[in-house]
Amino acid sequence: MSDNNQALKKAGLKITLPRVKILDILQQPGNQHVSAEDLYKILIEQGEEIGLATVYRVLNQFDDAGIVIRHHFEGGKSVFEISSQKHHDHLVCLRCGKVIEFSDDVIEQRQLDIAKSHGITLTNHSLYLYGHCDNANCADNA
Amino acid sequence: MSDNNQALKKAGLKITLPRVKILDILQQPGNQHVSAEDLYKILIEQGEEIGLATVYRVLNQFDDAGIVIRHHFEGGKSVFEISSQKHHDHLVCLRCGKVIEFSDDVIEQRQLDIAKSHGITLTNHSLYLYGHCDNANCADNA
DNA sequence: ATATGTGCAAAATGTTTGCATGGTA
DNA sequence: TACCATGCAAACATTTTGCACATAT
Repeated sequence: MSDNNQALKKAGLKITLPRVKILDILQQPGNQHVSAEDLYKILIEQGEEIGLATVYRVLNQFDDAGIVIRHHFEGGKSVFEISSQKHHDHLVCLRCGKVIEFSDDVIEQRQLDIAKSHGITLTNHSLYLYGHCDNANCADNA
Repeated sequence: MSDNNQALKKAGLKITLPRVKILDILQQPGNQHVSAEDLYKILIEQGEEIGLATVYRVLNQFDDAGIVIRHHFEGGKSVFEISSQKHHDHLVCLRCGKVIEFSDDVIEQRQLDIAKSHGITLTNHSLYLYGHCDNANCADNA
């Protein structure tokens, strides 16, 4: 909790209840890749008095500060994820919705080379692999 | 033009003016990666009487039929592209909006290996590299 | 002739902003 | 105290839908 406050301070953001709560929720294991709406519902369920607009504002500030990463998914809405220290990409099972994080140095290097060869300086990228699990119980946690 | 009609028929779509016109525009070299709004404006400029809703409907039908591919770039709106036979990924300049298509066998192979090693059979993927041009005139065609 | 497609306007998202109030440093 | 943050409602932007009319086969 103290490190959270630290992170907020470093970003020049005051320590307020909405921000602390949101940061807290985003760090819980089950809440990787949540939308603003998801977050809002969780907060309401927890009895917090918060507005959806505040959730959006806080998420945007966190994005600017590099505290979260915004992903653009199919379906039009953005999902957010705590930006861990190590970059990673995503492998998504289209049947059960499972999300696996991975990181591959070969791909990373190749991306840099490709961008460079086209005269572009890379700032970021998004890579999603879509498929389906081989397990029989795949669809269970859909 | 005849092949276009063919493509429409194969998708079970009647040969109508809006669909033919839209397909036509999407095939012109300068119109890779256009949004629905872009398309609508082009059609209006050409003197067509068409509604924005029709553009959206036709693009969705084309997407379902595999005639176009829908991309979710940063910025919230979808852009569409004629689905060519050869797969490729995208390099996007965030300053001037230029889109470069590329394809890399090393990355493709690596993706397959990664998916397999996680017990997932890959069906498709999306890879976007974002950055900015090194050219001085980069921002000109923003 | 019949089923499908179209244009328009209204509705349905997802997200941002203006403003008065409330909380933090 | 001064400034930043919040909640609410209204505004916005993009995309979808309902309906009466028009068009393709």
